[in-house]
Amino acid sequence: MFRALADPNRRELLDRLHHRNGQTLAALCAGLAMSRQAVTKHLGILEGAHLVTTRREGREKLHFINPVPIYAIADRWIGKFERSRLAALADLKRTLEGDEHG
Amino acid sequence: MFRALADPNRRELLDRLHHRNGQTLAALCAGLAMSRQAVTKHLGILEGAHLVTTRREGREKLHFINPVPIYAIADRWIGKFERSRLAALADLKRTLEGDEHG
DNA sequence: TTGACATGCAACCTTTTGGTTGCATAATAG
DNA sequence: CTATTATGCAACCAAAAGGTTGCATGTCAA
Repeated sequence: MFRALADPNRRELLDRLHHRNGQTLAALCAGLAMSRQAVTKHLGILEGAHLVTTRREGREKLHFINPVPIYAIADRWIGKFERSRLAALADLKRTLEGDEHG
Repeated sequence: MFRALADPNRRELLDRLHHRNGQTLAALCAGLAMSRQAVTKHLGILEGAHLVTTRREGREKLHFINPVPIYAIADRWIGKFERSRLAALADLKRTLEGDEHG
């Protein structure tokens, strides 16, 4: 999954999906300095990493972001290196932000 | 930084540094199916991504892990996609694990 | 100084990655 | 059916990543 996130173009695609979920391939291509096929490949890699899921809608293919793997990885890596320190930070942060997790 | 974490060997090196911090290059090489120079390159990339810092100690170079960028990135990406949902999850998880964050 | 140890630098090679072009297939519009 | 739109597949290409070998530099021990 780190490999999938390693490319700026793929992160851009995730950004776009985050901005508006369920976009078609053509929509995701718009404005990118890249061919449609290149975008297809990137989306394929993101899908392979379970960061994006798709649904066929007639002749269109809709793409949806899936944040779960990001959480899983972050949990593992943060947990590994920073569990307690970070928990305290996150705790503090939520407190400062109004304790909206209840 | 995602690029730096994208390689399994580099993650292995971080694992080793997490297990025992401040190791020399030679120590980090031990048992890896890789030449010393390959490890040097990987450590250089990790250092470039600020995931590892070094200190010269005579003829040895000690390597130290730096978890801050991992936290920064995780914060940005998790915050971006899952801030509130994740806070709830993490909270639940800590609760289930015995609420050891206090 | 000499020898051994620890690391640094540079050239070179192979595989993977990211990208392109061209053609094929599938579905909607007329 | 035909034309158009939306996507899929495959071959091909250039650049980058990962790795190796060989040699250079710097440090400690005797």
